[in-house]
Amino acid sequence: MLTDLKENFTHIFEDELIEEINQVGILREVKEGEKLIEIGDYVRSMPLLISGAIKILREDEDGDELLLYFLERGDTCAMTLTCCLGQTKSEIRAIAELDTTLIMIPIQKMEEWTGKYKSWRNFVFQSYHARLTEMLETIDSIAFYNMDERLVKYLQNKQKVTNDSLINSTHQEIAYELHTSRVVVSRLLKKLESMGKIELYRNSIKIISL
Amino acid sequence: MLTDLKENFTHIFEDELIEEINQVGILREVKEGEKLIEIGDYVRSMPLLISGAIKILREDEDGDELLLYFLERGDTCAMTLTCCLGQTKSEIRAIAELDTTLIMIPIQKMEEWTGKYKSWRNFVFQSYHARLTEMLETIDSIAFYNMDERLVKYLQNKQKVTNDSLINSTHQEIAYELHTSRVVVSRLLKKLESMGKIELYRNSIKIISL
DNA sequence: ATTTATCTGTAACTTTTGTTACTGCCAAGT
DNA sequence: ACTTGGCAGTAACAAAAGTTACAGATAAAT
Repeated sequence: MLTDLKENFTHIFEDELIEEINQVGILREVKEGEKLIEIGDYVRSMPLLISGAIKILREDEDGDELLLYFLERGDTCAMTLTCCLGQTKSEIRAIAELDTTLIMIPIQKMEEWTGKYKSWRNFVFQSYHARLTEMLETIDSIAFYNMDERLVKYLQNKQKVTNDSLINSTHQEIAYELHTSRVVVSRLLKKLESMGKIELYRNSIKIISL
Repeated sequence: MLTDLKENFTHIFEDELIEEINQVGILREVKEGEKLIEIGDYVRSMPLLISGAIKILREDEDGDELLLYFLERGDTCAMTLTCCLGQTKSEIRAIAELDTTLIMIPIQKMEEWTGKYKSWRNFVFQSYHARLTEMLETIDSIAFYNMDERLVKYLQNKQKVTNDSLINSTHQEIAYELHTSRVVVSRLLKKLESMGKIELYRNSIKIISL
């Protein structure tokens, strides 16, 4: 774990903090598709992402989903931060988008380190900022763009996160994450294909140029 | 100013911190409609809201607006926090919704206090949490609800913030903040009126029961 | 009092998105 | 080989939201 830590966080945290994380952190590996947090869960530890990616989803009372953003290497979950401190329930669902490695930090340490280490404070604030920014982008997408543009953004984002121009999703899955219907997704994907921007296969989409 | 401070923050901050705020904070009064922050501005101080309300708006490249949330008594601007620390530009616009009083804190103090005062840290984290939660509610509204429901939420919210069941807005102004067109707002308001939930006047709307 | 600008109401229409229904297709499992 | 279930394509339609246009009402300005 120490190696992972140093590789990913040595430029961010001072040695002493790295050592502390190494002491108390618990390494956790999750498989693609595995659920990390469910809406309503109490959160007891804070994840540092070493590798892989986690998707963060919001849900309404009917069970309809919406993809908010992805967490990647070096990220932490801002929601978790405040849930820990405020003892509130999770507002979101977190699912591994890829096989993912994380270090779990007990929440008591969070408070302690925030007083003790400037680098930790900066990290926490930067995380908040990054997440707020991503939330704003999500809001921009749903408020200012039509579904065709949102779909393109979605595909681009997915390609970036998975680092793979072949996206292994069904139209139905995409529809869930964009909170629309399968028929709409199929329709718009077909249009993108006819423009030569993607190629459609069963269970997967190849991105040519978006 | 000390009186204001004690009235609003004495349960949150320890005496020593109240004293420090009193030393370095600058009292500022803004009139309804006055702009506090524009998108792209660099932010050099952090506001503590004593009274009144501030609306936070997002804008797309075409200049279309969207109301994100209101800041009220006891709140601070989470965006500002990270903008200060990260030296980044503002992503949002802030306009006084009512006549408002705030205390402006120089950003250097922020970093200092975060290390020094636990109560300050908690306040900052709680602010982040509150703002993230409000952003989630905004996302819920635009992603999961139709315009008629969003309009009702908007009116309810406005009533709560201004503490007045008479809303002094034109249909056009509401349309801007919900990012839709005036005709749509007029249409839906008329429907609400015919249901007996509101009464429509020129430049104002009276809320009966929503 | 008359003009002017702004606000609201409404009709008619277009576009976008969502829904229903049915088809053929492919792949896994028997 | 054949059945079965999930996936994708498409048409036809419905609903929601956005657009254009215009008329009447009201308030402000001259």
